[in-house]
Amino acid sequence: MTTHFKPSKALKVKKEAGENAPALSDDELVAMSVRELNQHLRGLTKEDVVRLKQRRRTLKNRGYAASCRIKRVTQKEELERQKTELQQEVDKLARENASMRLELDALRAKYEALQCFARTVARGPLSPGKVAATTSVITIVKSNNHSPSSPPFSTPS
Amino acid sequence: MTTHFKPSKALKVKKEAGENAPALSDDELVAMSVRELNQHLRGLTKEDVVRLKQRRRTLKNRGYAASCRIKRVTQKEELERQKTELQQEVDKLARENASMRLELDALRAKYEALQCFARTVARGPLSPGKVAATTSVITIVKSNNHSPSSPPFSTPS
DNA sequence: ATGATAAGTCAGCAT
DNA sequence: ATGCTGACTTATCAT
Repeated sequence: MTTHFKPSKALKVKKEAGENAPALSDDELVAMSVRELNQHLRGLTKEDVVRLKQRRRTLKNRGYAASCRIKRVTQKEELERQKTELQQEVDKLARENASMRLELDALRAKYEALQCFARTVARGPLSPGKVAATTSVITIVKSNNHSPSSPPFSTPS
Repeated sequence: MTTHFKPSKALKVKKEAGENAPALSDDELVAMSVRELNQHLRGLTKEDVVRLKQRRRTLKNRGYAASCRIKRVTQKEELERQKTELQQEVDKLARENASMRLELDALRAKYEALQCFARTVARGPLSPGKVAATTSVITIVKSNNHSPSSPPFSTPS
């Protein structure tokens, strides 16, 4: 045993009650290793030993309880974060979905129109009167010339 | 001999049978209205009155704590439920998205094919070969009878 | 007064 | 022994 008495500034204050309990602070006690603790336990009553150990256990428990609460809060926040994330993904997919649906509808219409035109051309290119029996066709031609019978599709080559 | 000031017994139904308390159970005491309580308070020491009221308050608090815990787990479950729900929606939208993308690609291909076909037909029979290369066409067809996935004239595949 | 909740204590479980 | 967590108590705040 070393004569290492932990010469702190508290030397002037002595335990006049006959007990030489070194007045361990909570922080010290809870951070102490078992080996350190045993050193502080020397020369103490069995009762005091038990009491000190119990105090240490209680302090430890206090910390465990705090960790437990922090963990609970953290997990809850994590859940909410994931929820927000998923909601954003839902929104994004829904937007993509809607725009694709529009595109699909537009392309379908274009396709139908082209199909109609192809029919008329294939069937009889010289009979424009029977183009639309039950179909109404609106054709917007955007070009720089004005040919009266220009085919309604481009040839981008 | 450790004197038990604190008769705390967790995890068990506390039965703090008093000495002169005339068999007032916890359940009774906690469910009692203030008026009923005052009746039971007649003929009791001031100390006993305070003690009984304090016991009631403690019992109430026990219930509040329980509600608090239940609420906590309920909210957590609710969060997880919503999370699952959102995840399912994401999956559903993603599937719709993928299938629509396929459909779009297929239709684009069909459109391209039909366009090729239409060009040959239009160019062949009339065949002035004078389709303007600078003309762009937008065709909008409004029709109410179009068979779903009707094959184009000659589905080139 | 009643209700809710954070912090602390204890019991009991698991490692 | 250590760490975690449910239940309980207490202190504190809000209504």
